[in-house]
Amino acid sequence: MVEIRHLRYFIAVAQESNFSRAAEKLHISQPPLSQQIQKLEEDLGLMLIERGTRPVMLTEAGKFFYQQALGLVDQFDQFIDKTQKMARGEEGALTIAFVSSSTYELMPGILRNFRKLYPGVSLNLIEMNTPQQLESLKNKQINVGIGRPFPENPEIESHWILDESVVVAIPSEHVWTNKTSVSLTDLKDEDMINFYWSHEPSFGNFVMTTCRKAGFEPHVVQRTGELQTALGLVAAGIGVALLPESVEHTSREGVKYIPLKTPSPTISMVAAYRKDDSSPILKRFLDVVRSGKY
Amino acid sequence: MVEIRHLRYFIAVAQESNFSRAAEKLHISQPPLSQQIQKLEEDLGLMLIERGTRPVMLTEAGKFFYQQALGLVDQFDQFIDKTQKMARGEEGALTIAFVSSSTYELMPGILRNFRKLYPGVSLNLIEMNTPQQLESLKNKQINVGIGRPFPENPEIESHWILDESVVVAIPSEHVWTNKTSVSLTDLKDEDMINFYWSHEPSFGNFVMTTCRKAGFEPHVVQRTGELQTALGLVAAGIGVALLPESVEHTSREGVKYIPLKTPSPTISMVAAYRKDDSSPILKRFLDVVRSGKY
DNA sequence: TAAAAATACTCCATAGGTATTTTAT
DNA sequence: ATAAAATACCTATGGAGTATTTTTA
Repeated sequence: MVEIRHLRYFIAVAQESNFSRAAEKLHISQPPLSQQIQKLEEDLGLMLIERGTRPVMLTEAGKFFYQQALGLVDQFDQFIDKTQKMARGEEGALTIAFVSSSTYELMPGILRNFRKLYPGVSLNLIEMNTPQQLESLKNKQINVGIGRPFPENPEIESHWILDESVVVAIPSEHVWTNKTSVSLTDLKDEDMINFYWSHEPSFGNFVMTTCRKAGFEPHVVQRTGELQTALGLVAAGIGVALLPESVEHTSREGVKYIPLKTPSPTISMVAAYRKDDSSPILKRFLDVVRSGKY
Repeated sequence: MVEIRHLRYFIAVAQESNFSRAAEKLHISQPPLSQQIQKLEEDLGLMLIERGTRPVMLTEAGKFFYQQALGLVDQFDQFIDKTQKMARGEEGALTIAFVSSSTYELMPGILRNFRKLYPGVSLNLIEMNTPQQLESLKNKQINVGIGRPFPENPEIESHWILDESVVVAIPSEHVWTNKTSVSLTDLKDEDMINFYWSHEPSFGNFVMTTCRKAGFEPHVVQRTGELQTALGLVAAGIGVALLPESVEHTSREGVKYIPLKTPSPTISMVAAYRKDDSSPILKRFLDVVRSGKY
């Protein structure tokens, strides 16, 4: 049976036009090389090399065989290499969804680290809130979602990334405008802006439970789906909002951020993925997420 | 080292989802198959098959490997097959030149036989007189020429195909019109049409030497380069012409063919080719020419 | 005559076989 | 309990090595 080895040997002989030099190049001795070429010719049932001439010449069939064999061996090697790269997660594609609040520091940091380690992987990035991420994971439209914690789910696994503290966003003309910090209980008489559960269930819920734990029922005057809209409502003086501290990276006209007195409550960011997704690229991505400080 | 064998084995396992059945299909026993797959995985440094499940499942890398391996093995086998076909002359191309007088029976016969045996070979056919054929052979524009004999040439070999007798073409109103045959010597008082040596040296020469051997100098009133033109001149009553009998296949208004009394002189048809042309297709073509009766 | 390919033989690595155990339904 | 894969062990084909003998330029 003809094997890749025979093609490699023949290519070496064809390139060197000399069995001895070819054998050296292949790190074998000359006699076995002669034998393997003879075996190849026998298996094919035809002569590839013009015998009784020096230097070695190829027959017509030999020339054709050489041309084709070159390409085939190259394809073979690339195929092996690509399989290994794929398995190591160094090649392929990954579709990542992320919530807007991760765009300031977290996503850039993760992407920078991942790109450095795996430049061969092409990344598709889509902004999505957490419920949409869960849906898209189930539909296999994304491989991983960077978002807020969510209830236990049989199909979806999640991996903790970081805890961030919350800050209070107030209108610039608010009486607290010169305070360096406020405590949670100070919020009990304030008009508050919160989120639709359908859009930001985790954060919306966080605001409610945090206030209740502090001993009061928040006075929610307006709900919104988007973080940027919430900031707009604050700027308009509609009320104050509890927001993850990462929003501080957007300074907005008419809005001031005031930290909460320690110990500030925190809200997590997680990476969510399908339990049955065995893609090695996903594993490499989670490794990066796990190893980094964000 | 990964060999084609490993790919074949893996493909069988992937297709059967079962080592035992795959081994049977490969005509080996099950344990060596398990071992070869293990060796393959070890060489690649990755798992292709999900262990501890039945039926056997492929890993992500395994699925990729399977897809690619299928194509590669297929290419490999086709490549071997094509090399063998090429070497046997069953595939490739052949350029054939032929003189017009071969178009009635000889060429159709040869082509029919060759096409039947080697349907994979594409044939390029060009009509050419014998001197042009020799020139084109030297320029490697054609592989073989079907034409008349020519003087010894260091580069060109030729192979006898057939001898054909000659007939006399006369105008319909000629006094011989009711004769069933004429003898060569009857031509000594006739106006004769012959060929330019530049176009048909062999046949032109044949006419001259044949007449001289019969004991007279032919009275040539007109020369031409083409057989069809010669027939036109005969029809116009300019003279009579000695022509190869194959022209009888074209019946022409105003022309009658009268055979020569036996023993009729004959003129050969040959296949000419370059001595250094080692193309196996040419060899197969010459085999066909040699074996046929035309 | 000198360099290179082909033989002759020896060795051993490994593909493949048989018998058996382990494992997953 | 049963069928299938893995393991253990053996055999033998054949790939590769060394020594030597043809070749041909």
